[in-house]
Amino acid sequence: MDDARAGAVFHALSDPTRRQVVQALAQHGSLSASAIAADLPISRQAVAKHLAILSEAGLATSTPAGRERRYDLTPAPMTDAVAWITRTGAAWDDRLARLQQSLNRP
Amino acid sequence: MDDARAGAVFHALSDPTRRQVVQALAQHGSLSASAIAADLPISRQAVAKHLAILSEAGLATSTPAGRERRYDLTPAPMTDAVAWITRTGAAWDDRLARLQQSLNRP
DNA sequence: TCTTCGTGCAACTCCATGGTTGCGGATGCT
DNA sequence: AGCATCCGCAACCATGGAGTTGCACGAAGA
Repeated sequence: MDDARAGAVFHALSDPTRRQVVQALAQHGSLSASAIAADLPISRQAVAKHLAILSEAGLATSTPAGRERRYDLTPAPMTDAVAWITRTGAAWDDRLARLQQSLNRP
Repeated sequence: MDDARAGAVFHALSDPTRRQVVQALAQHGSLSASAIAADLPISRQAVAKHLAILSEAGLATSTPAGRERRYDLTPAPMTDAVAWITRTGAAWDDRLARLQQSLNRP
């Protein structure tokens, strides 16, 4: 039942702002919430909420560095989302195969 | 910028009920909204709304069949979501490669 | 030490959305 | 024809979530 983890990833990536945060982390890495917010038209607290959601989905980890807190991307859980998609696609292909099989048998 | 299409897929798959609808379509295929709602604890109109969102993301197509309307899964746009994930992962790996390169150069 | 900067927490607003019920209109069955 | 379904549309409600502001606390530098 890793539908929950895949769902968390889907939910985390469903917001466009959150996707921008993920991409910022993917390109630069080890950014603070304020640093990310500097490149976005929203406040630091909004970014912090997004980072909390990303952390809850396992897509980001935070480490305190002095008086600021750095966030890093951990894209491993994205595998669960891809697995969900491929699994569903496989089920669909199976259904298609069964349909084709029943068509070949008049 | 197919971030929009990937975003639509992420949004479509972010809801657990919608994922159940997708899985029902993946397994049986060509189901009506009422048939899907029969296996879920929600009303037919709620399922219809979910199907509308799935259609908007390109994940489902509907064809009128007599007095009912059949829905089929079209998992092609899921490729965009997977592409977004792999692209982001690739950027993250690049960042890691750069970090490692800068570490090897004291 | 005092100031400054960055963070975390809490309260608040506002809109999107998942869900409902209640219709009227097509379509198929007897 | 008449009835039973199945659908689509609209109105409505409640909750969640994205975003803001305000404030208090801890760490760095003057």
